[in-house]
Amino acid sequence: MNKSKITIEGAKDYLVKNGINPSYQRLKIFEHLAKSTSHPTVDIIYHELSKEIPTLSKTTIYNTLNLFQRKGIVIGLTIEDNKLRYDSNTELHAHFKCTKCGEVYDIPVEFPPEMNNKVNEHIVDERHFYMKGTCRNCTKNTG
Amino acid sequence: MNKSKITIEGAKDYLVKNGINPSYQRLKIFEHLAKSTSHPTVDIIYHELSKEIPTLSKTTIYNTLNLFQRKGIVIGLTIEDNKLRYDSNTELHAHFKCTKCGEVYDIPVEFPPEMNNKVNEHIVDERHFYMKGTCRNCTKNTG
DNA sequence: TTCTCTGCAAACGCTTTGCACGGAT
DNA sequence: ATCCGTGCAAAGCGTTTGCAGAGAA
Repeated sequence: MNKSKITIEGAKDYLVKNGINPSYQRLKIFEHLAKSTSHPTVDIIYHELSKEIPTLSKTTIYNTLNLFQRKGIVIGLTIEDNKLRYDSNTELHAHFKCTKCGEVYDIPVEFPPEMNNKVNEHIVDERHFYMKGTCRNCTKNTG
Repeated sequence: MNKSKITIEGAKDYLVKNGINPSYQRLKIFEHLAKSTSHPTVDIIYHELSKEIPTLSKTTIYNTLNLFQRKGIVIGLTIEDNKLRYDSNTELHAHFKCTKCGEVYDIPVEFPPEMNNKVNEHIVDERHFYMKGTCRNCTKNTG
């Protein structure tokens, strides 16, 4: 699945197709994730969507994102040790987190094909690759 | 620095060389990390070292590992979202975590040299690459 | 009615902080 | 006397769980 192919209009069908009852909250949460480029945390989603849905609770966001993960339509990113970020792009790619501004960027990478399924005799199910540093915007702004 | 070059005898000198006062607890914690192959969590270190040092507290382990990280002699691994693991091998390498037995293996990898310093105009300070799946031992044992 | 979704409140687990005691210089 | 390391207890914070009320079928 490619994030750019998920339109807001198609979000509802997309949830249904993946066996998810498209409630109002679930739809909003998925839409927010699909159009976000910054791989938001639960807290960010909560503060953002609370504007539209004042009754929204974090519990619902946690429930929903765990459901989405089980259904395979989002992946959880473990970049910080203490909080989870979420990405609706489930294709294999890397992430770059700017330690100055906190933004998380997608980075296209080609993984060596010989480690696609096995590495050192271990069977590989998931691959996670992320980098930290100073992003191009922050480099510009500080000279 | 290469983990295999750190002998237990040399640990004290190694701490001093890196500007760390080699107290008994710090020495024991570093030694444990240096000879461990499983990238232990604070909890694992605590239970292991408590046998030798019954008065040891987790606070001391947290304090010590944070100090070690600041001094650059260990790195924190964010593989699970909820707990930190520690590695005294500060050379660039990948990790494989077995979701069956929980063991974490070192994996030598060559990163594409073109992403050593910059990627998509972003300045890269840290690179983290880890995989999850079933390790060779668990594959054998379950057939 | 029955089943599912939502959301408050409490619990949980890892990590950090506050602080006092003890040892070394 | 001063400084630093240690460790108990409490706080902090992200996440999960228990549960009751609301809503859909």
